[in-house]
Amino acid sequence: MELHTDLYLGDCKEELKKLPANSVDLIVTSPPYADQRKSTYGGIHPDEYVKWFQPISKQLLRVLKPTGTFILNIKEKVVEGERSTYVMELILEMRKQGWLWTEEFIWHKKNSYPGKWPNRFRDSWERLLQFNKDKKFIMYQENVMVPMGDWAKSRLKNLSDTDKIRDNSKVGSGFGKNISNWLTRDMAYPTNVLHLATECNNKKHSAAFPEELPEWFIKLFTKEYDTVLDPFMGSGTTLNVANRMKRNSIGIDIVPEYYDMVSKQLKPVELYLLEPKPNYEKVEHQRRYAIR
Amino acid sequence: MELHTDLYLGDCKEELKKLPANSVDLIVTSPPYADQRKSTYGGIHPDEYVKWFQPISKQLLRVLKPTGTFILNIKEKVVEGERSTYVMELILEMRKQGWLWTEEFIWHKKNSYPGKWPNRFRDSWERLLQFNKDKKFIMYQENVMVPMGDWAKSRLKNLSDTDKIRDNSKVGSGFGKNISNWLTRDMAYPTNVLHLATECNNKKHSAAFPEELPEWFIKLFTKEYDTVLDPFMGSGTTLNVANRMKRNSIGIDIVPEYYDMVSKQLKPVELYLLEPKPNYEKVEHQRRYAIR
DNA sequence: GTTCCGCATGAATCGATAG
DNA sequence: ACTATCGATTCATGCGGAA
Repeated sequence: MELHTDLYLGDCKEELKKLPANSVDLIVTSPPYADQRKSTYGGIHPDEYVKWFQPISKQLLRVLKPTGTFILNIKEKVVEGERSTYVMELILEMRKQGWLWTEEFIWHKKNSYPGKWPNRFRDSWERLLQFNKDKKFIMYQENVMVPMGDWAKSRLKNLSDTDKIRDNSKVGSGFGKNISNWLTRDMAYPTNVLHLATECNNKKHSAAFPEELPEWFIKLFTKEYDTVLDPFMGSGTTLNVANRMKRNSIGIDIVPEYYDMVSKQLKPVELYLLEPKPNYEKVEHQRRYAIR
Repeated sequence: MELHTDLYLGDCKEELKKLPANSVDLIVTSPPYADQRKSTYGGIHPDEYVKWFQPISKQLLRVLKPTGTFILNIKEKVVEGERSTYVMELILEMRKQGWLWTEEFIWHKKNSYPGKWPNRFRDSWERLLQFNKDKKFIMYQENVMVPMGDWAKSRLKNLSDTDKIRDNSKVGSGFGKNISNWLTRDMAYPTNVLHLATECNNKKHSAAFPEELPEWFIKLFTKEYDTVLDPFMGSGTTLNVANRMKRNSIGIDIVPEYYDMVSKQLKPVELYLLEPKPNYEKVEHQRRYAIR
């Protein structure tokens, strides 16, 4: 099978109309956040944010499959000492459109922006809002299981003294069995909090979010050769990850520089995929390097 | 000085009217969450939640000092596959009342309840909504500083090699301050995510939140002999912590069993405080044990 | 080749200063 | 008065050069 990557240059409100209905398995995106400075290029004023996003979310609702999922990464800023309410108003508006607000994941940022203010701490989390068209959506939970590492450690630490002594007396037999039990059960289902660091090191493409983030949701909500859409692709983090994970992808951006950048990044991959494949491991290996 | 603890038995909507205006420095509470099962005792239906809470938040706005803070611990439940929207509607309604929604802290629960659902992961976070009457509220940030991460450790290690020598050569010239500056750098300001475990060790009362939680906010927003209010005191976690930290406290609950329980818990403390105090350390020591 | 250290860099926010 | 710009604050991260 062949992987498709379709890029569109333009306002996603319009470009999305070119896509067929019920054709996308997963939408992962991080739109520009509201900005009180009107002069900023592309900045949307908080008061106008819902009105601006409403026609876009309407198109997203149209193109998403009934079994698909929409993940929206967003966070309200502080305006005059108060948190803006446009995100809440957006959720209420999208429900009126027919979206189901099924879950709110939290992205707990390990390295948040520094700063000190008299009445506020550093903001180290963002919302990952999950929307669906239908209560019956597809979810591959077992694909995002995490090592039990920390959980098991704390459990072992919490064992009472008597338990530990008892275990020590069973050296060679019982304790060994216990250990093996822990080892076989080394994977656990995650929670709705993602504890990741931001990627702020690279020179050119300062990605809005780290690759782990779209990767996690792509694993959770799609299988190979499903279709992933990012209507605000920016530097193309979501698309790169989708390609690497063998998912078809669609990207839209209104900024020509981003469009060109992502086009160049993806070209080597696509060309390579059309060539005959010598063997699986080699392909996997080279693809990773081709994208990055 | 003497510590006061005032308990009220009754509906907080009415009991709060007995308190004078602008008299409370901090409100920390965890009201009953909305519950779709009408039969549950005390459960409020999601659709009626805002209407139910509105007169209470109006009274809280009245009793809070202009420099005070209101911390509301709440989380929407899942109803028919969707997250309820009553928390968002509550925030919007409280802003109409005159509250400022200044911040949303996240309580990231280290050990969330186990469980598995076909289309949902374990919910391991709750909202800690901060409301204020005025943009100028009191905050003692330095009281909640946390140890720095690994970066600081390596940094301090560097200092011991070169900068320490330099500082030592300047002893007596007033540059010794540098050393103390670096030593204070052991601690960093926290973020707006609180990563705490739930308390699962308690025998009788399943406290709504762990003691660390009210403790953190009491440290952050009050000084000794300030007044802390919990209009839904339940088993009295907030009041116990406030007492231990030498804050005056006010507790309200509609359930007689809770009222009695907290009365008994607090009695030994209050009696002791009325006795003559032999010396400071002893008082401190015995108070801690009297409460727990 | 490891390990260690220096450095730049973030979806930030406030208060002061300038137009 | 009201708005726009700017500097100060601050910490986790990973790269690249050095020991």
